[in-house]
Amino acid sequence: MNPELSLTEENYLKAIYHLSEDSGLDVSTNSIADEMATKPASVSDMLRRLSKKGVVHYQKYRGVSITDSGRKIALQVIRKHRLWEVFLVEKLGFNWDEVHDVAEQLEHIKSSLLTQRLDKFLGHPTMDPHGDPIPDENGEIKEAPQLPLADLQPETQGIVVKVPDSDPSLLRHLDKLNMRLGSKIMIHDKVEFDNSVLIQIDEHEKIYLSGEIAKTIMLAVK
Amino acid sequence: MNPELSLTEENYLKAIYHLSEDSGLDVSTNSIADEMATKPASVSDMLRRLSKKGVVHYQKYRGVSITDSGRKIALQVIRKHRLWEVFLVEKLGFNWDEVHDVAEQLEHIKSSLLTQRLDKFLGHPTMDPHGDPIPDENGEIKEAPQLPLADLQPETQGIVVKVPDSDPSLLRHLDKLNMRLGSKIMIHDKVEFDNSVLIQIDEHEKIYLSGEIAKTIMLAVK
DNA sequence: AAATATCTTTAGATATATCTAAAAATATTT
DNA sequence: AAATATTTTTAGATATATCTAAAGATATTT
Repeated sequence: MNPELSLTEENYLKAIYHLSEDSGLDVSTNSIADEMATKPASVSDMLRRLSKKGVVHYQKYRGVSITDSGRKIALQVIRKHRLWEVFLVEKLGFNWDEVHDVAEQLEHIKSSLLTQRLDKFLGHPTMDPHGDPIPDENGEIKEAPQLPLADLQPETQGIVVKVPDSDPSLLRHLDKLNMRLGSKIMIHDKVEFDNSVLIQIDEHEKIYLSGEIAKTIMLAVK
Repeated sequence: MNPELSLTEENYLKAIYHLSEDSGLDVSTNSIADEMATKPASVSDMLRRLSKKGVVHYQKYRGVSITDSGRKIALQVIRKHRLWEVFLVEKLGFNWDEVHDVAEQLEHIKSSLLTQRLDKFLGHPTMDPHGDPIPDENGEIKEAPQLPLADLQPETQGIVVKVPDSDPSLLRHLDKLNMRLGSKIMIHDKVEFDNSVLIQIDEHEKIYLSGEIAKTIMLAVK
């Protein structure tokens, strides 16, 4: 069976998971200390403990990697975090940038029944309000396909996961339209003549967006 | 402003609140130790701390009472506990005997926005699934007049508004008898010998209920 | 009011989770 | 490969939250 982890241990494990996902390499003590806003000495202590519990593979001075058992636990925590984010945004009307701190607390609630029921209540979502995938009960992640807004068919929807970061004037324009990372976009119509699209951004008014811009906006779909 | 309390401190404060509500007197170290399933020595330590934070009034060897500031905090925790219970039962389809442990965790989530939004989402409920009143944002409680089933006279009737929320085996038993919040109870007879009562629950068969259980069931009487 | 019983506190331990400062190991530069 | 820099660990402190055992205070009984 998986070991019981304290809240702190869960947070360390999550940090190690994210860092090794990003780099693909063993994770250093210092990088964990940065991520956790703590000191390397504290990290060393914790790594010995996590290693004893079998959730990480740790060699002194050589860095740390996550074990299968550890990955499973980390993914369960991430699953709960993202399910709660969906709940906060979809059901309680939070903005997507207000949910993180609350979800950081809710993700540690221990009740597999709760997670199961919450998942069902939310309609088994596969994506959180930032477009990140929600691992299933077994820790499987199905990465949502990302497409340019321009390629989506009418009556489908997606979440903005990438906008070109090179053009300040475009960013200002998008901001004025209330389109930002995490915005939920519903495509209502495509205009053949100029490839512009009729879209609704979150709960705002429908607007037309030029095909030129629509080509640069990446959406995570389903 | 109210002091920040740790999860443990919140739980002690809640226990002290409940104990002093029940007895009306100053609360003893031993009774808190029982309630918290810990040792009196630990309670003494905690009382000094809570006192220093101004949430209880404490005199060595003389027991403890809750201050206005402490009561406010306790009532906020109780408010959150009961709102979450409503959520679990009404929205996630939990049985009312499955919610206590999860609500014990959820009640400590710190976000006044969350509490506000949850309250609104649930339609501003005034009672939890066990019939206990939900304090409002200001800690006001509106209590309905209640009597133990055991105290009612034969040929009178009432509505179940409260059952103890701490004993899952009792809750399961009552559920099997079809007795739940809102059930209409008619008292047909009282047996002097053992204080058991002959009752009819809604439109079900008449049954005998032990005096022990009858003492714990609170009814709203016309 | 003395003896006894009960309740409460204090003192001293243990375990967690952190820190700083110093030591040790590893990596980089010259 | 020696010197230097960086990273990591260890050792020793501090604060919380608990415990047991012993001492002290209060309450009850005779």
